[in-house]
Amino acid sequence: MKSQQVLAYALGMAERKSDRTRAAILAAARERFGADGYERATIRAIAADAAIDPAMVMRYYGNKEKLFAAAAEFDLRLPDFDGVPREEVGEAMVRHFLTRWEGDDTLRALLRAAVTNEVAAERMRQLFASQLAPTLRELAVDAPAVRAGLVASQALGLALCRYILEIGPIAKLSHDEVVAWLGPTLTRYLTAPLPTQA
Amino acid sequence: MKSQQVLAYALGMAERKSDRTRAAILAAARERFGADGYERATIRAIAADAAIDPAMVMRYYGNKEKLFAAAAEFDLRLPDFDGVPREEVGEAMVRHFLTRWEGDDTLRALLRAAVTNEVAAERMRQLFASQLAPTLRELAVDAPAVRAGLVASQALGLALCRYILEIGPIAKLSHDEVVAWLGPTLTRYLTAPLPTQA
DNA sequence: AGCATTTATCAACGCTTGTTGACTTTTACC
DNA sequence: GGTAAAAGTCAACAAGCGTTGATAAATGCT
Repeated sequence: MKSQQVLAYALGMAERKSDRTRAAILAAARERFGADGYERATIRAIAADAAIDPAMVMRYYGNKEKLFAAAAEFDLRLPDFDGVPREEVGEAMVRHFLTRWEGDDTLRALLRAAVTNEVAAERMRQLFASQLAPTLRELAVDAPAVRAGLVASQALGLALCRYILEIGPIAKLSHDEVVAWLGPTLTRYLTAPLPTQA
Repeated sequence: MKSQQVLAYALGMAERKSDRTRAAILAAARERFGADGYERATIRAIAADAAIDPAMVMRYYGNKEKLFAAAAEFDLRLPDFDGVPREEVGEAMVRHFLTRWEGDDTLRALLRAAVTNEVAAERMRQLFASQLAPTLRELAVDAPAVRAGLVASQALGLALCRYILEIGPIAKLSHDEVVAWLGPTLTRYLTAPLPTQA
């Protein structure tokens, strides 16, 4: 690499031509992984979508597993719920999840892959363990891991039925209807006292 | 086929040797589809599990898709909830789901496959449309399709987190704990008035 | 213009997959 | 025992996969 080029890049003054290719690959990968799952999404198809040669994918991402790892990078971007009344936390959370799911293909890709790919499953587990549970800890409730799991079960169940399986009655619900139905559920999972054990 | 043999089979007096093989294939198929999903479960692996030749699978089931169709045949066996108080319907349903999920590998196979295979997804949709919604119709509530969808979203979400992703906090819950948490949710989905539309 | 580095292309590899057809063994009846 | 049907074995196929290495084109600096 030439010295002036290096300097320019270090100062963030330019972008390489290859950056466009990398981004195109990543976008195509997310789309394919999201639509087809890990094993049916082929590198050849991803490359075709990005209008490049399959060898470029290997050049930039090493192998399929690493490509998926890059494509499945995701931040839930959970906001602070400090200003939200305790009885409405669930509603706010459902609303946030809906926009986050529909914003890009990453979560769909992650979920579809996680069902048949162990690496993706581990990623999914860590997503909730490292992003959801800590937020609940801030909300000062007990057993944050269990509550995070319960929230995940309903949130992922909704996503599964709505975006993956496309079960008619669920897929057709408006955002407001989903919030009205699932909000109280999440609120209860977040704030209700732990059930007395048998 | 010889005439006496035919007579014996027609009278249900005997079973062919091939019936054992067919059953072994089906059991192995359910296990593999449940553990690996549709595309990663290979006919060769299924045949190896059943200790037979891969060609036998084709002989008895035609092709992979038909094998899956046979392996994914499932009856939810929902009981009548007539004798159950309206506030406890959810609990009873959750308990039933738990035992049904853990009873055999079929549901796990169906769910894992449905995420990446359109035929399996359609099967899953019909499972709920033809077995869950009608039961709700008997319970005399309105909008049975939507309520069935909501129940499905929480039931499948639980199954996903507990049996597929194996998210620790959810997988470790006892039956009673799951019932205590999810029961009221399902009860509300089944009996609460529809939310007022915006 | 000349040259070195980056970017892209191409053809091929080794492997696994679903599936097939020819062949052999076992079974059950006359 | 002989024989026809059923059950099982074997080797091979065409296709698709991830991946690789040699090679060509494009780029940007001196």
